[in-house]
Amino acid sequence: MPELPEVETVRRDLEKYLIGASFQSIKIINFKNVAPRATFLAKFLKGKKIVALGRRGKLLIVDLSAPDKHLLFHLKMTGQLIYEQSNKTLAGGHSLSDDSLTKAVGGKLPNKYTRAIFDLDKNRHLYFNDIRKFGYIKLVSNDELRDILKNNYGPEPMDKEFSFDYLKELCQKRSAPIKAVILNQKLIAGLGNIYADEALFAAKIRPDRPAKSLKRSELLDLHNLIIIIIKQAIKARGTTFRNYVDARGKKGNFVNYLQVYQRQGQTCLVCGGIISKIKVAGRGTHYCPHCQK
DNA sequence: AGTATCCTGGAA
DNA sequence: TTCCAGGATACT
Repeated sequence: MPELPEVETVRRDLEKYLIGASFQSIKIINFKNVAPRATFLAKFLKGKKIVALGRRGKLLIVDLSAPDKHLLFHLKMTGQLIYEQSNKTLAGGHSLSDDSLTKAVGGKLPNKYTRAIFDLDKNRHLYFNDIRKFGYIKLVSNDELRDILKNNYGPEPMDKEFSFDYLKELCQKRSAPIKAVILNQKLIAGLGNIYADEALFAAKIRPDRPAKSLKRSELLDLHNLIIIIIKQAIKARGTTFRNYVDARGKKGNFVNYLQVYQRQGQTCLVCGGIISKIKVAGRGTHYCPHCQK
């Protein structure tokens, strides 16, 4: 599931290929989570350029050459944003092929899960794929974007504002499970189910502990490890457990470093005990009963 | 604070 | 055939 490290990987990839690209035409296919409606969006985007790619939590923000307009992408559970340049015969007769790069997504694009196609200049194409159609595409003004960010996104792990004191204050008065607290995007932006479980394992804290029950030393560890794990995951280009791929259709490598996520029934890599799976905050939750107290 | 909802595919 | 995956929101 695309969380902060996955969206950041896509953002960095797209930044390499799409800065300065201008929209030619767009197609929306059997997909409702688009605002404004597809025909208006297509007309608006035509000729506009991509000037910057930003991110807040799991939200990808495309700044456009139109003043006061941003195109937002949220991948939710199964969204993918894949860049491709069409095969093109060069002056010398050589053929430019992207086949090796499209193989990771299982063949040619668009595919049956392609919900939007953005055709850009220089034979560049951006495909928005989403099996479950939970993701969304939204064109917003400066004011709308400011409100969205202000109302829904707390500081993210690498921000200065995500200090130890901030985390301590969040937890002090909450009886909700610590996992629910660190998953709440309004409190900390960017963690999802994978990195929440991994951070709590690394900090040796049971996910169902009431947040207010955490000791200072545990909060210190959790604060440090959230930051460290998110950084490591970005370095590894994210985690591909099911559907996530980067902007070139390739898988993330952090799956090789997972300690507990989806490892229920397997042996703990630290103590050799058996990893458990329970439900916390409505999510499948993986932890080691021996290591995590 | 917990639960239903949006969807679909894959596993049990 | 039913359950599960879990991001975010709308409910209760």
